[in-house]
Amino acid sequence: MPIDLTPYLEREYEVDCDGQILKLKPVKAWVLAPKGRKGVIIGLFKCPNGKTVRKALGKTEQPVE
DNA sequence: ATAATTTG
DNA sequence: CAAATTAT
Repeated sequence: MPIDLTPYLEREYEVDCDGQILKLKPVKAWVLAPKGRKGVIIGLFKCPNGKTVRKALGKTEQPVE
């Protein structure tokens, strides 16, 4: 069973949009981890200025396939 | 270097 | 097709 990403999608994060820190919810989130190693949860944010920003939302505890 | 994913 | 994202 993969990691549940919905809690990450519902929470807001401070992202740097054009030098301004805005609290946004990620459009999408996924696990970024090499095989057999720990990794991070990446969130994809869309700023009002049209820029796209990726930020780490958290880290994966242990390798889960 | 490696992983997934989207945008420029 | 390359950049960017972060921790191992």
